[in-house]
Amino acid sequence: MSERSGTEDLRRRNLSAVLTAAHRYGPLTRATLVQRCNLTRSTIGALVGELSALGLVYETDAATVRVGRPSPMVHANERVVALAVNPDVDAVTVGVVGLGGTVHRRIRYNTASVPSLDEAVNITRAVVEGLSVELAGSTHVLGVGLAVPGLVNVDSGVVRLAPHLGWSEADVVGPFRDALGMPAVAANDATLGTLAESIFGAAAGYRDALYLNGSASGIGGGAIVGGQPLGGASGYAGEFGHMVIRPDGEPCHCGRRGCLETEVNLERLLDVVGLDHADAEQLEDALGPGLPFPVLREIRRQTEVLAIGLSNLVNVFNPQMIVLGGFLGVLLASDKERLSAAVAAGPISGLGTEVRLERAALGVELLLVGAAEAVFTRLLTEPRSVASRQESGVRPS
Amino acid sequence: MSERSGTEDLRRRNLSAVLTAAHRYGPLTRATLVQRCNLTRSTIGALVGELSALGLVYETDAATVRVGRPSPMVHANERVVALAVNPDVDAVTVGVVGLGGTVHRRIRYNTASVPSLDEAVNITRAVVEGLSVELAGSTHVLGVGLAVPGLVNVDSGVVRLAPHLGWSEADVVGPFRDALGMPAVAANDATLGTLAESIFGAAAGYRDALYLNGSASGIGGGAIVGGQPLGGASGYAGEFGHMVIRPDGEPCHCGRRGCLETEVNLERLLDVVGLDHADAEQLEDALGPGLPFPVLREIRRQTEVLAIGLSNLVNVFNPQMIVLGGFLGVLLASDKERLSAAVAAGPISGLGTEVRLERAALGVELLLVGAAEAVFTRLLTEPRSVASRQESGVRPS
DNA sequence: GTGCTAAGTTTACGTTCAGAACAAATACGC
DNA sequence: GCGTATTTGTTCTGAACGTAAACTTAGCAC
Repeated sequence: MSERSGTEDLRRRNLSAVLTAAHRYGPLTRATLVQRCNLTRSTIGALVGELSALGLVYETDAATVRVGRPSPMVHANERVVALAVNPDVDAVTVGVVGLGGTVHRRIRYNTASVPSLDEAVNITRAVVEGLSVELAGSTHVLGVGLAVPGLVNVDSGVVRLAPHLGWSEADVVGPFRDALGMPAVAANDATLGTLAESIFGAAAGYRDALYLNGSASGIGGGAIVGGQPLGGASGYAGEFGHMVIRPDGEPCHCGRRGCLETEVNLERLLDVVGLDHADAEQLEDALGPGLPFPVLREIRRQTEVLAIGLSNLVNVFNPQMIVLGGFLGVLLASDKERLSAAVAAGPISGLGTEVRLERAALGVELLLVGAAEAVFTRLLTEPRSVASRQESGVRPS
Repeated sequence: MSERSGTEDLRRRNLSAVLTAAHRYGPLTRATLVQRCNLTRSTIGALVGELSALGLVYETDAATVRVGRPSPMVHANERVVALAVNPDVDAVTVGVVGLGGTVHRRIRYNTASVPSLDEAVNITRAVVEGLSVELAGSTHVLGVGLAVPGLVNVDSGVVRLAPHLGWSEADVVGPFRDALGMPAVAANDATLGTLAESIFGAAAGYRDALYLNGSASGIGGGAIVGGQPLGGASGYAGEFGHMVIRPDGEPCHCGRRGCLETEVNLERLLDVVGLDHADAEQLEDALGPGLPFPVLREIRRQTEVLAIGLSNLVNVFNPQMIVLGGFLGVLLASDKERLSAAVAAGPISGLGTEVRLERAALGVELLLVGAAEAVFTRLLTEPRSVASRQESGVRPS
């Protein structure tokens, strides 16, 4: 109701549509933009011109060979960048991500122990200072996005609880903003992973999708509802790992029993395979053909419990597809038929048969892309907001 | 991306904002509209003028007594109506609902047996014919909305399965459209109930809310996500009743075991109270103080299982509030402390403490309001779409 | 080289909203 | 009862924006 209006709001929308198209769907010809945005050639020309003047896009010669006047390619300017930070139990990963989703740099800083908030800030500041030359080549550094493994209030930027980091009731946005001298946004890591997969990954193009990620810390996820990420009242939505599946099951650190993540669990999987916790990456190799029975049994058990959880979520969300990442992706790969069949059969009235199960497409860049995307959001909806820091729209090589 | 643009799209948005405000928030002064819609007096004047010419709103003299020029009240024209139909196992209920949410008429036609689709259509046609005089006084009859207790594909208007009605894979929109000679839309009853409660009921004003309704047929519900109803890929979202809570529990008619609606169940409640199934309405009276232990135990058991289900949903959606209707509302009323405490404690990290539990505010009119709302949706987003059937904007009494 | 085709560019025009100036309608103070 | 302050509706002008049509450009095909 209280949305802006006026004729320049229309311009904002159209600038947003063009920039978002260039960002999400890669370099596009102007002619394609005309179709995609449902605007005339003249308007697209004006919009691209303005975005170009703002330094947000640049044009290159046409690539296609075709009859008729060539239509230049419109690129999102990858020199407009966001910083992305992912503090984790054993490392702080910092990335530089350009508009268009390109990860220019990814620096993983291993820590001897679980980093405190101060340490995470200091590490980030040090890494970013090391990148200063590189960042000087960027047209804009829009801000920093934080992917935090825990409950993050996206409005206030306060971490309510990040159990594995030991952070609680801590303002994370403030310290990073002050240390780096740029706007900061924070959100739950799995929520940002959902965002990344829905834009550049396996869920690209789907308007109703779910993402679940399994790691040593448990199971997190997120939902895309009508093309928009599900945030909830404060950004805490998507805690699929604490869906109770068996009220009389194993106790969970959350205080309840039989949560999805106590039943479907990386640790248990590594145990039966005989791997150390540090070898999570090798899990997939260890799950080749000809597995001993106890391993098969555990995979089967976890697959079946996971299917119950997914079926519940299908009943709740009626999604078009579900993306599985981390060891849940390994589970899917190791016995896709079983999981697919169980998810097809679980939800009521065969609703599950219409759901596609896909493995996550983005790898180590997932959280960096997602965190950067959270920073880009404002620019994408209000391209003119960058005007204050306007520079010449230098076109890269 | 493929949204329309152009300057008259802006007008559409603003007309929609004004009409929606009048519809949802009752009669408003023009001055209030200026604030709510963030538009100038001149623009609001033009918009109200156009809506008035379209017959969608009318103005009356100012009601408030205050310094300054009086600002006229803008009313959504309640003579612009939608028909609403709710076929159920023992009756077909037909309603006439005006813009603004007023239920002008509600006619419950009891059936001897479960009505077939043809019977439901014929009953509706007969009832509507009987209302012809009344409807002739309406400026517009926009269409008919169908609240169906089952899985409804909202895009195609096909009922995939309505177990209690025995309908399956049946196009319901077509027959109603043809029989009544007006546009028809169909959706799941609980989804429409969610819509109604979120606009005119207990969830009004909340952008992230859940609704769960319990009846003899089971538990259904819906979600409001960011102010918008959650539909899912095909409109099947919100089947909360078939969330598996105990995989080794009682078998459910859906084929699985331990679904929420097999554990939290009206029939079991009536059994311990000693009431017949037909007496569901008297359930609340029977649950006064001083209940025998077996009744208390069953109430407690169902409350605790319900709390698990609600906690799961809080983890998933992070809603601001949850609305409970039907016998779930009775459960809430009978032991609000227990349920509130359990929902506060269930979700991770005290997320539940921020969730309000409310009983549904709309009574017998719930589904009629919701079904009508589904019809109004198009008019509210595109007020000019009514132009073809334009008439004089007669103002009621 | 000529013609065809697709697309960028320019221009005239219509729609829409904001803002300012003005008019209207009411309460309040005297 | 009258003037003033206040609030809001109304009218008019100007600016922003997108569309449509005419024109121009650039490449392919023959």
